[in-house]
Amino acid sequence: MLKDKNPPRVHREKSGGVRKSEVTRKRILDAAAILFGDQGYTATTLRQIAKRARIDAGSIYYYFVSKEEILDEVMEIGIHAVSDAVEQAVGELPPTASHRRRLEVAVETHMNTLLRYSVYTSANIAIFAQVSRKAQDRNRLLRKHYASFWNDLFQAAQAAGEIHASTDLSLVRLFLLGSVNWSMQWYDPKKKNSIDELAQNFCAMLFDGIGP
Amino acid sequence: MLKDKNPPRVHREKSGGVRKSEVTRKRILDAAAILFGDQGYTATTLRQIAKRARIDAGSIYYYFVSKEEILDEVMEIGIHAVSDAVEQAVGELPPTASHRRRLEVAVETHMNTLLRYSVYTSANIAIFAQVSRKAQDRNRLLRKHYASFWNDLFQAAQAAGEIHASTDLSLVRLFLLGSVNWSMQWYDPKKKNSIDELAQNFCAMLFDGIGP
DNA sequence: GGGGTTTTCCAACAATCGTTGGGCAGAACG
DNA sequence: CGTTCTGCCCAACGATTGTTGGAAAACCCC
Repeated sequence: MLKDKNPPRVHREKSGGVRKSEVTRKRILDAAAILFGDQGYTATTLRQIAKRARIDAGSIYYYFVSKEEILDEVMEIGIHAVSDAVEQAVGELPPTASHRRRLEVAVETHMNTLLRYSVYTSANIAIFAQVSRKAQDRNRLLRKHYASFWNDLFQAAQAAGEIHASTDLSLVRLFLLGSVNWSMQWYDPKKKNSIDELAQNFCAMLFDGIGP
Repeated sequence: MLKDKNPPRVHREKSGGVRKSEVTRKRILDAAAILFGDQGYTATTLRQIAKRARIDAGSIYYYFVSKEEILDEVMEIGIHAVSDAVEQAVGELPPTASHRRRLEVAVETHMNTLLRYSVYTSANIAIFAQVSRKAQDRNRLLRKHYASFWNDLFQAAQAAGEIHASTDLSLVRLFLLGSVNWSMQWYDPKKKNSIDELAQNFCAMLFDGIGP
């Protein structure tokens, strides 16, 4: 038996090598994330996950105690992926960068992570509303942290005068991130529509408006 | 046996009464729409639907040939509900109304239908991405018609000079309706946040922008 | 109240679900 | 070498799934 949070000491990765089990474990998570995002949680079968991970269905229980544990881990990785990517990208900007530019980079990175790089993030966004309340609660804290990061971005922009003073910032966040997350439903990677360009256009519409 | 598209002539609704079977049928659809929107399609059991409709699970097959037929009908009603409501509300506006006002009313009506009045519409929006490709295709034509209605609204506004000439209208539609549809994920009816006010704010942000 | 239609219940079906335990191969260790 | 631990397969479990057919109830009209 493989014990959780207590990986065997004896056989551990010597000379920087990666344990074989870690690789298989990641294959299972990758497969689950793709299938969850595609079909939803309940519609996805452990046997489908197993087939995609080139393993037997029963073997999954060597790594996870239940299907729901896979869900939890996929969702957690998903939020962390987009959260880490966005916070890092914004953090790497020079201090001279305008707040509007910071927000543009944040949107760019969020969309790229969602639509291109992380099947975990797209899975998280896609299935969150459909899993049990308990599974949602287990993810809600991480989401809150990410939301407050965005609120800080908006607040700084408003304090610097780059956003109109009377604007409701929470509403702006819901408005912008709503559009961004919804892009998952219609974005077609085959159409070479640049994601960065999309992000630019979204920000331009939001900041400058579409009126005359 | 109840024959499709060939309702019994003899016992038909005389004196304006509604056939009892029609009532039960609607109860089943109502229950299915609520559960589909709440848990997703595959997560919803025919026995759950039956219980909510106060009927036995097997009896559902007196009205529908399969679970997927329920899905199709729920999704179709969902699009029709929002499409009809929005088109009517906009149509009732005086010809003197500005195009911006027309769009505001469209957003208001769309959101009210989605968040308050039609469990079918919220079910459609919530589960569309998660059902089989075939089930999606069976709904895609109606969606296309609704999308083109919005495109017409935007185009008219642009032709009248109420939207900047260089604006990509398809992108505006995706941007705006994305936010609007995403509101389903965070809107809490218990918080007395007025939906009309929300719609107003969304439109204001989009038209006037949030910049200084 | 009898006769036919409409609606519903009930018990069961095969298939598939998440999950379990026994056991086998191979690497790691002494 | 033998022993131990790791990673995995395989066959099976009980529960639940969508679905079916037969029969009973409820309804309607004469």
